[in-house]
Amino acid sequence: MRQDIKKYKKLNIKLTPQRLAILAYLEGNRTHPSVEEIYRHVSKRFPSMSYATVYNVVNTLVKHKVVKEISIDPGKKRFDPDMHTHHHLVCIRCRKIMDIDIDYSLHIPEQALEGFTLLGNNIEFYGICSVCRNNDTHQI
Amino acid sequence: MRQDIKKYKKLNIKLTPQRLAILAYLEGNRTHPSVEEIYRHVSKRFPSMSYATVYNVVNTLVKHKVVKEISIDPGKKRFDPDMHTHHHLVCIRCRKIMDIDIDYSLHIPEQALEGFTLLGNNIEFYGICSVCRNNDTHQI
DNA sequence: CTGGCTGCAAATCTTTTGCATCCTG
DNA sequence: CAGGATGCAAAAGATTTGCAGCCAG
Repeated sequence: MRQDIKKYKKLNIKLTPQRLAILAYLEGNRTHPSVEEIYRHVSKRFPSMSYATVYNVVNTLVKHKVVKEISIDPGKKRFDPDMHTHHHLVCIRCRKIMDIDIDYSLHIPEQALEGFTLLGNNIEFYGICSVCRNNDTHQI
Repeated sequence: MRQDIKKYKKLNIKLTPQRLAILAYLEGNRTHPSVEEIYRHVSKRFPSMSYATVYNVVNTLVKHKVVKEISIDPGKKRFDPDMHTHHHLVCIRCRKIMDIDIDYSLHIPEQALEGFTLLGNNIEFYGICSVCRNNDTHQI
């Protein structure tokens, strides 16, 4: 834990055991977990953890730019600890989300921007993963 | 109304007054309204309209591919009657959504797809719109 | 020791569901 | 006139809030 503490010291937020547990779960996590998934995992080793704390912590982490909030799953937020530029490939059947680590530099013509200052882009690729395609052979 | 009825006949769904009112509101609408916005607008001329009906109708329209559900606003679905390929430019301050009518053909290398069948992509550009940038001159 | 954080419960918001009634086709 | 659609209320799911007590700095 000492290492985590050192790593997150620069955030200038109190490093409570709950926060460290959530940070440890998110560290390197590529599953794009929802609040429910974070709660389910972390509360195993931390039974007193409450949903409100998970919400508080992830909102704090989003504010401090330690994790990104992603709006891929309709009606539910997911979180991604990978802050470097990347995109997502989503299976329209099982909603599994994979990372695509390619940097596409997409241009928008000045006149289409209508005064907008463009800061970046998120690309959501969608398709059908191999597992779902194989379960599908009966109806294409 | 006769014209709308003719136009939507091919959907083979019952064209109730509620459905026609919602379809009329969505027709050509570029504001990417949420259910609440649809309800607020349509219930003015249709006071008996209930939220459940708006949900029923938009879900039916999504199933029949008359409108697209978009997950840009975290925790809330928005709907877009423009079914042709296009992308969105979102203001991170006021959440206004503009359409970008450009077709980007983005390639993913075979080995990154891991067996995925790629069907398409949605690009969310983000930035700051001119209105919000001007309100901002005091801080940056 | 103090302000920020946790945990609990209640409140709020979004969406879905059950069911009696209605009305389009 | 039958089956699907509406309207209402209740339920379910996601998130926020208020507040007393706790604990990291």
